[in-house]
Amino acid sequence: MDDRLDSEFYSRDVLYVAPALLGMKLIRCYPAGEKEIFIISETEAYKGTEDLACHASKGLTARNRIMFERGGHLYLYLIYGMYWMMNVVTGGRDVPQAVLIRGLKEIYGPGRVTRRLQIDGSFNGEDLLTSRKIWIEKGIKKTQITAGPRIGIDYAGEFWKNVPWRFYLK
DNA sequence: AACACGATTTCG
DNA sequence: GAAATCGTGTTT
Repeated sequence: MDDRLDSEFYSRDVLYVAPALLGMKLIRCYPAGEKEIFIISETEAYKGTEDLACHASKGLTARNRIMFERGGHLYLYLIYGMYWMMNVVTGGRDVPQAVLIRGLKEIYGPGRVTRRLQIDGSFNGEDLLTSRKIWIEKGIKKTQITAGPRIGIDYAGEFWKNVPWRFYLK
């Protein structure tokens, strides 16, 4: 097999997993078999039904149902009619949390990440524990981690808009 | 059935 | 600064 991260890791709280993913290796294996390795450099945490910026704040819907699965699944959704956002679900079943992969080394922006890695809605529900197309492995030595407010969520209100749940490497 | 809008990116 | 572009959630 490979050295992919296990179920125990993804089952932890999103506020542990989001910063922990920084520096880790995202492995993408394309249909023809070629493999690419990227270093995760920017993430954001979306936590549960209280977090007004989280899609789960209004409960279970057709779109966000994967967020209610156990940690380790991918949650993909389309934004602005043209960009796919890739999220790693965390926590246990019926604990709706996810980490948005905002950036990789040399790839800045969540929409650019999915476009570059050829990831779309067909990856919604993909299981990082068993997938042959994509998974994550322990990565490089941790460098300095910075935290700040999340991007593009002005609609969530003063408190949730300012919570420092965006994490990135220098 | 109709409408409003978004966890963004790109162009002028 | 503003357009592009469409699935989803909400309202009618």
